[in-house]
Amino acid sequence: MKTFTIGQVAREAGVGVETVRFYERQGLIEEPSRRASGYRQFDEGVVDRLRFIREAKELGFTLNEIKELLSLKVDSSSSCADVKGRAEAKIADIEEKIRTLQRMKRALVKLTKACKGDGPTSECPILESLDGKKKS
Amino acid sequence: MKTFTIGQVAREAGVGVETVRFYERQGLIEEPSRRASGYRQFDEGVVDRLRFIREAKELGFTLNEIKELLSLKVDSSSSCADVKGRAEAKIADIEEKIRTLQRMKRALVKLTKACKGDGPTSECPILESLDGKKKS
DNA sequence: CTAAAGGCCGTACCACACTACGGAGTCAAG
DNA sequence: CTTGACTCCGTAGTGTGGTACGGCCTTTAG
Repeated sequence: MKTFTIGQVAREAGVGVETVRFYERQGLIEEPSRRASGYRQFDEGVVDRLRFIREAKELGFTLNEIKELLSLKVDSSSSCADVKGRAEAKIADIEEKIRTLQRMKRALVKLTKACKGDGPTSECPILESLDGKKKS
Repeated sequence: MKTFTIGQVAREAGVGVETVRFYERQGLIEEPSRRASGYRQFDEGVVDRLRFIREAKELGFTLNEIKELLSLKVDSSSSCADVKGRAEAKIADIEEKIRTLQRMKRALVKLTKACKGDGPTSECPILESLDGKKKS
């Protein structure tokens, strides 16, 4: 089975080599096997995992939250019901994030809709709506 | 028109007093007017703006990105078309975030669907799907 | 009038998530 | 067999986004 060096997985996943080492220390990826020389040998799955971590981070999950998300996959010391419950909590978190993003998007869309695209900003009808507006 | 002290806006928006001062230094909120005593007087809009900042942060926008988002609202030195273009770019960013969250959610839902909710994790059919899977 | 609560400021400190460095060993192309 | 890119490790430093502190002044409720 094909294996990868740390540099290869890092490049594939779009993160730095030092970041991979860091995630290993933090327990976000499992400790890889080593060659006789001490070089890490990763298998393919690590690339997917690193990508997942990167994406989740961009969505505002902390590394600890990501660890929890990932633990849903591998934790074999707890009951299925427990895992299911935690997964459902994560789903609720995610749905909340989606709703908030959709609100932000609606505000921005409304803003561009109202904007004819010419003239100076001072005449642009954009200038309301962005910050929240409790009622809308 | 009613005004608010720093403590009041902070409480309303769900952030700390020091955070409000920090955002002021960073230019995320405008410098408020002052009473004779030097106390800040905020008007209502600041509460909405602080809430917007908090939410955007939870979604993984950096303070700089949030500043850009907010600048769409007040920048009067550029053309309406320019503002519109920037707003559209932000919408695309947001849509990408939503898509990624929906992928994560689908993976988690699939995971809970497959899970009957009893038995040990080792028999739980959950154990695939979370990290990415290029094809799916 | 007097406390207690709140506000002022500058500065220092904190956690998180990297990122860089240096000195040494390893690997692979030519 | 050399040479240049890559890897090893530990430790130190960085940027972001706050949070705390301390000494002093202001406001407000009783």
